[in-house]
Amino acid sequence: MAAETYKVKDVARLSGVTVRTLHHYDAIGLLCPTRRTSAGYRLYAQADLLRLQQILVYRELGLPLEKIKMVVSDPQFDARAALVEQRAQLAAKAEQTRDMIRAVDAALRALQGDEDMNTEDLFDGFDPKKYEAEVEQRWGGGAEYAESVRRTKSYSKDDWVRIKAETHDLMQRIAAQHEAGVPPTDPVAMDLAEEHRLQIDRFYYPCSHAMHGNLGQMYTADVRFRDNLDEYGDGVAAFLSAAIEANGQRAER
Amino acid sequence: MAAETYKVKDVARLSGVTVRTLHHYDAIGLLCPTRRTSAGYRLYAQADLLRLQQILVYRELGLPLEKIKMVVSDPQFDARAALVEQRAQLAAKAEQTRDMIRAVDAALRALQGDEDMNTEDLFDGFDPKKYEAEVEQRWGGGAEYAESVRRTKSYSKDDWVRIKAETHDLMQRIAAQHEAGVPPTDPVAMDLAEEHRLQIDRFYYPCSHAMHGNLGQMYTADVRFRDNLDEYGDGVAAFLSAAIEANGQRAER
DNA sequence: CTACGGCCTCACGCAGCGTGAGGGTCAAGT
DNA sequence: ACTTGACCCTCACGCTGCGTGAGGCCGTAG
Repeated sequence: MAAETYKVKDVARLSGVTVRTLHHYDAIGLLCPTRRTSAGYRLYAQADLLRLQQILVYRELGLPLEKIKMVVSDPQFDARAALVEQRAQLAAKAEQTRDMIRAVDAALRALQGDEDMNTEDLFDGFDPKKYEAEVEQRWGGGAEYAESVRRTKSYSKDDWVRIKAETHDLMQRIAAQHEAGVPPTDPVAMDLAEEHRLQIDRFYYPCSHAMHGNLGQMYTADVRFRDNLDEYGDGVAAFLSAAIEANGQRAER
Repeated sequence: MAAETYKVKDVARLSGVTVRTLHHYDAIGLLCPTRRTSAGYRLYAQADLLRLQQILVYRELGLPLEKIKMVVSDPQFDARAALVEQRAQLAAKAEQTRDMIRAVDAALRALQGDEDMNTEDLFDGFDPKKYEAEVEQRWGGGAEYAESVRRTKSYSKDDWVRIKAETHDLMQRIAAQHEAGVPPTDPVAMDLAEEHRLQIDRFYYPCSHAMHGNLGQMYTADVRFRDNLDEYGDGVAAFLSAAIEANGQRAER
């Protein structure tokens, strides 16, 4: 029963961690070898290996090293509580990741759902994530923003198809008025603008006239928005933008 | 239509990000305000806000800032490919997290599953994650280790119940021999040790005699292992350890 | 005696900001 | 004209868990 000792590389090979990791664990006081040679070489004993095993177990569970240190150093420490907490954190993380995956899927659907859109079309007016960003700007990322995110997140694939269809329908009616030469200040145009506002309000987030106005400005200011809307006809973006403004002014009186 | 500009705090309020974040985005060239006052104040234009929106959209999707920079800077950039890649990464991350949650659950079950175990019992001989750490040490964390992890991960709740029962049964038979005064070098004891080895081999990972010997050493060396086994009776840990060694030597001949 | 492999100690790097420290700027109030 | 305050600026370290050299000593085989 010799008191066997191991040098860093031995321990590394045996445990599967890197030498650097052992150095690190030593540096942060998580696993300090019981002895050192006169030359400063780390010498790990069996007990150290056992401690390392425990550490690795907890590391697999995703506990931060600081917590691991507490758990393995103090037998009195409530490991169960630590694990329960860890479980909760992991669950939260898992949910976050799921949400992000759904969001990416939505974005991808928006990208390639209709025919062959290309890069720029990510800023397609139908992609909800875009609107979320809008909402963020208008709302300052408060509680209302969270609500909006919740709302759009709850939409199913079918919901999106319906929303897309309704939006498309409205845009076509708007384009028709524009093509017919109706001025954006005409009540008919203003009504359509109002319908547009309410549509956003229903599908995406509470949309005041002020908010709607900002949106309208962007429709003409940014080439990506504009080009996208102008798919419905040249000048449709500007027409809608003007109608939105007129509608907003009408509402003020 | 004044060319409105915003100062950092305005943008922060509107977009929901912090001022620090805007500084950061400026520093890394992700979002540099179009203008600065003579005093060095950042002045953001509408176009900057739009760019910020896009950035935030992609950030929500979890893309690293560097990628976001490429996507929003270069309209030619393949956003779809970036998103597909991102989706894959997220999926991998999600799976990882799920695995960790399962592992934590397994550990918790081991902790409180049987009656009222306390802290130290995390090193209960039945918790698979413990053995994974063992395995890691023996195998140097190679391909075999990965296989073992895969194997234990595939066990269902029922599987664990069964495994636990079988293990418990064997331990009781071992304890019975010990109590009957049978020496660990007795063929009966050695046979039980061999059964013990094969059980590990079946349930957890390929367990050679050498590996088994190491395990046996730990059963007596570490108080947590020992106490756990000694639940079956005083000296059971030492008995099993000795039997394992004897069995190993018998196998060598 | 000289390689050559193994060990050591710094110390920067990464991702995305949080959080002060220390110090100008600007519009309002006295 | 001067002083608040509210904002703005630029460093620059901190956090997580090591990876990855750089530069240099130790130990053993040839």
